[in-house]
Amino acid sequence: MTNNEIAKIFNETADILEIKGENIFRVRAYRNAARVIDNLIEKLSDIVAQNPDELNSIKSIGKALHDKIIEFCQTGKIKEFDNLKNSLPSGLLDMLKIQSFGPKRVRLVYEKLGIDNVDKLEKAASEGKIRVLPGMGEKSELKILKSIRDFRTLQTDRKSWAEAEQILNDYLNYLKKIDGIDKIQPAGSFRRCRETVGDLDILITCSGDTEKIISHFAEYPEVLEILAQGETKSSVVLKDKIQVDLRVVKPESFGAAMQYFTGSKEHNVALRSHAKEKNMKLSEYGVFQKDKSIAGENEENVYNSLGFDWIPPEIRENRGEIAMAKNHSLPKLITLENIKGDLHCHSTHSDGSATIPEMAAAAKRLGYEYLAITDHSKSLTVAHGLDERRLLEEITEIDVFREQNPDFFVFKGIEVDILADGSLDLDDEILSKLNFPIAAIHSRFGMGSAEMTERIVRAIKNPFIRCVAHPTGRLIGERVPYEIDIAKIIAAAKENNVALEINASPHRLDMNENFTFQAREAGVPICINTDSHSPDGFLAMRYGINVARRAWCTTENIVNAWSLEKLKSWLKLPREKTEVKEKQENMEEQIQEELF
DNA sequence: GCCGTTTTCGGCCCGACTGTTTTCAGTCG
Ligand SMILES: Nc1nc2c(ncn2[C@H]2C[C@H](O)[C@@H](COP(=O)(O)OP(=O)(O)OP(=O)(O)O)O2)c(=O)[nH]1
Ligand SMILES: [Mg+2]
Ligand SMILES: [Mg+2]
Ligand SMILES: [Zn+2]
Repeated sequence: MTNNEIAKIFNETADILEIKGENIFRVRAYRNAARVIDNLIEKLSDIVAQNPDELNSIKSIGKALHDKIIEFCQTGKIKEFDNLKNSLPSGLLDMLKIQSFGPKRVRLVYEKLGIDNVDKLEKAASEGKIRVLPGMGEKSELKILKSIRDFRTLQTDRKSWAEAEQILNDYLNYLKKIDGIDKIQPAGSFRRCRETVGDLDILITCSGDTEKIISHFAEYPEVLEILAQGETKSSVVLKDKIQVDLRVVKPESFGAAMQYFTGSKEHNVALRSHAKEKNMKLSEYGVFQKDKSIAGENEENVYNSLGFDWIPPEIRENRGEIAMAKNHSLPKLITLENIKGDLHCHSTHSDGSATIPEMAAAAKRLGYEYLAITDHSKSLTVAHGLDERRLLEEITEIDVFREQNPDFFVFKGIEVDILADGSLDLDDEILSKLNFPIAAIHSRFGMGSAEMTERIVRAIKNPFIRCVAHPTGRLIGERVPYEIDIAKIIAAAKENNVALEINASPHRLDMNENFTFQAREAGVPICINTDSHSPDGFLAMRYGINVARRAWCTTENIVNAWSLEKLKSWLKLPREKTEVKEKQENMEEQIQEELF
């Protein structure tokens, strides 16, 4: 039983209670708890089994939900939830997904007309049977029919941040063509750099006529449908099947509007509550103290006027950042400019398209000081993985390169395959001749969690491995992460002083933000690597930076933000080993000598 | 249902758009 199962139950409970007309704050409590549980990395079932008291320290979980979690972990179900679910037709929950059709209307048509699924609602609306209900009319029926068509044709997954960026930039370029715009900025989950975005949110400031700007927004040729169009905001759906929300405010409200429109919603609610406690009011128009505006134009001033440091958008998730902003203890988040090298890339020796000198030159152009060449190992035949002989050739080539390029350091690496039993594709003798071997799984993804975890932990314990690449193996939209015990992987990495990778390739982003958050909290060193197979691949670094920032990482946490000197001394640290300790001791002298 | 250096009870963010209404409820951001 996973956390996500419990979160889903709480979300569904909230939906059912809301349809039943329950107190909205009780409904919200379920949704808050669901969200907190979804963000939790430790498994609730483990907590319940090992240390149930720990449940009490989880925010938004009180006595009632605490008991429900225990019940679910012990019996596999929650009686009250089952009863609730049986008390309503399940089709009502589908109806909630229809735009502009919420819990009140679901209840209305169910009670008055016996409508309990989307098909029946569509039929009733097309037969003019909805207009007789209080608050409903002819236009409502048309809107329902349109929304149901959208529900059937436009339902899509959230888009990746990288894909959304393309769509956004095209739209921004179009919008900028009109006169009268003061500032134009992306907001919402895109500005917070979430891995995926549900829609795009754009803020515009203008001192004059907002109507012209909003019409221009709605007349974009890529617009499929206009959902709403008023004097300060509009929403459209694009042919790409993504919604775009526009908000327009006066320049003096730019900062407050950015704060509002960037969110997250939970962050906003918490921040506004703090304002209220101080007898102030925060809205998208500004910070107000007895109806007088005391901040608004500048976002930093908005935070400062409420007694908080400015908070980077990436961490505005109400995960404790507001308290830290109050006592000036926010982390100084890693930036792209802090990155000094890339510790996972490929050359023509395996499946890369560029030579080692070409890759190094590209890294140098980015201002990097070092690079690790980590080609594939022999068992990955499709990628022309290196056997011992070819790896020795590569090592020799790097030696020559080093002599010719004293101002740039190339680490001798390998992305060695972790075989099914956790042993490595190359033996220790050849690994000892390298200075940045990383390990990764490229085969047998289907094994169970316990076995897979043991497999990776065994690789971590190898004394020559410095990093585990793409630790969960997911390919976004293609392959789900393999089952592993994340807590155990983190503990092993910490104990053995092995780094875990944020693979920055937009198809991977692995570790993801929650895994990274937990790894950072445990003090595990983290690499942000692009896994480049060509010089252009290095440009993906910024996607990995997004993940790291959202996980609260600073330069201290990120191995490839360290200076070459610091990185080298970290690599020389003695490592506690169990399985292979004796072997390591024998080879210790050799390692120290040959490391660089 | 959760939560507490002003509280263990009484709050819980604030505002825009739509369609219906004659002053506002519902939905959404
Ligand atoms: N104060 C307040 N702000 C909200 C509320 N709902 C949304 N917002 C703000 C914060 C959001 O980040 C922003 C944009 O709303 P969205 O629904 O697009 O959410 P967001 O972009 O965060 O996530 P998404 O990826 O689109 O699902 O509007 C709310 O109920 N109250
Ligand atoms: Mg959004
Ligand atoms: Mg939005
Ligand atoms: Zn690779």
